[in-house]
Amino acid sequence: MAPSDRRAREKAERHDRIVTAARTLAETQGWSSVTTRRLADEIDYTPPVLYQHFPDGRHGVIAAVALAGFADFVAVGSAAMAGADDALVVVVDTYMSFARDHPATYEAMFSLSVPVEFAAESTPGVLRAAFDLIVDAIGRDHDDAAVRAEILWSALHGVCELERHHRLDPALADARRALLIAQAR
Amino acid sequence: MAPSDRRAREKAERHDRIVTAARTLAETQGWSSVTTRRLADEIDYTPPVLYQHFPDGRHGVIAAVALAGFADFVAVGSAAMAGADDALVVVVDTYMSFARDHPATYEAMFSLSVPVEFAAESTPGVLRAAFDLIVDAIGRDHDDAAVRAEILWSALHGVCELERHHRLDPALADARRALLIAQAR
DNA sequence: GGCGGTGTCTATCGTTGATAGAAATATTGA
DNA sequence: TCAATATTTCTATCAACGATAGACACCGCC
Repeated sequence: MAPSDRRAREKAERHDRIVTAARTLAETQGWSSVTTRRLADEIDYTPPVLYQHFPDGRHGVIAAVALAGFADFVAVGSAAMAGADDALVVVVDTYMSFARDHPATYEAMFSLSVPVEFAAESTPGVLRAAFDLIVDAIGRDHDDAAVRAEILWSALHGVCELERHHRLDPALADARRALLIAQAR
Repeated sequence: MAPSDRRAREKAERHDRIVTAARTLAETQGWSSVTTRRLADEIDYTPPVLYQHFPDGRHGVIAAVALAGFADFVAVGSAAMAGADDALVVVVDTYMSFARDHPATYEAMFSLSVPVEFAAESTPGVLRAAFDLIVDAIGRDHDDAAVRAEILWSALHGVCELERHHRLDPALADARRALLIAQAR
């Protein structure tokens, strides 16, 4: 079964190359520059090959980038929270840094990809893990931890989105961070 | 100058028809269905006419819908706040109702249209007025009213966006509203 | 070495946003 | 009232998009 193993590996590698190319392209030139032809060029294949890996085409690629983004956030976030004395501060800073440093990936995670539902049976594990990170930061001892986590998440998301669209005063960034943390306690 | 007056009026009317058509179409079938050809059909003209009214083409139309949306929000919000005994509750409910009832317009206001900056010299009056509504709800007596308003706005926007993408638990909607209001005080 | 199956490419479809240049309409002067 | 002019509108088209059918080429197997 050696040949088919190699084929499976090659397919997985190409899958990753597509996702990586999409992510890099999106971060450098925006999602509007991520076209099926451009992606195919990037991996040295022709467009139809994309649809072998992502039957949903361009949307499928965006969704894959979104999932990869959630995985990255969980990895970075849980690493930062391990051994930190103030989990809330860490999660706030990690979240905002992630959104600022990878705006296109963040966009895929929240604005572009619509397929999955949260807080539902079908919610993928990575998404649950991401939300759990925020619940942990709030503290599971609160009986209303879920609601408080949702509100913190919403506030974080709102600040990131409004900042990204230049809707907030840059001079107040530090004050926003402080108030955000204070209100979550 | 009678003929040119009539022409100016007709032009303004057609401008409004385009914006209205875009808005209606977006609310009923989503922004992806709002194409230049479809808009032209809707107003019984051919595509080039659109570019006479909106040199930026489709983006210009979306921006116009966004501006109209802000104007509507200010109108609805200030009417609701006049004579209300709890301005904060009113602004929270008005905001969330607006986002829920006109999701496509809301999308244009915050996700699609990127041209304008807030909290800057060039910020259009309607956008300032919308933000002022939130500052009023916080209360101008606070010395940190601006920051608190920005955070409230962010939380509202975050909740609306995450709800729209089914990222929050529907069962917790009332609890979210209560906590949002409590934290803003 | 030839055969069957998998993988890849060429060529193309319909649609999109956008525009140049032709045609038609309206306005203004005599 | 009618011709000259200015303005408006349409026809025709461009390049690029997402997507796919069918032809071609390659690979592993007997």
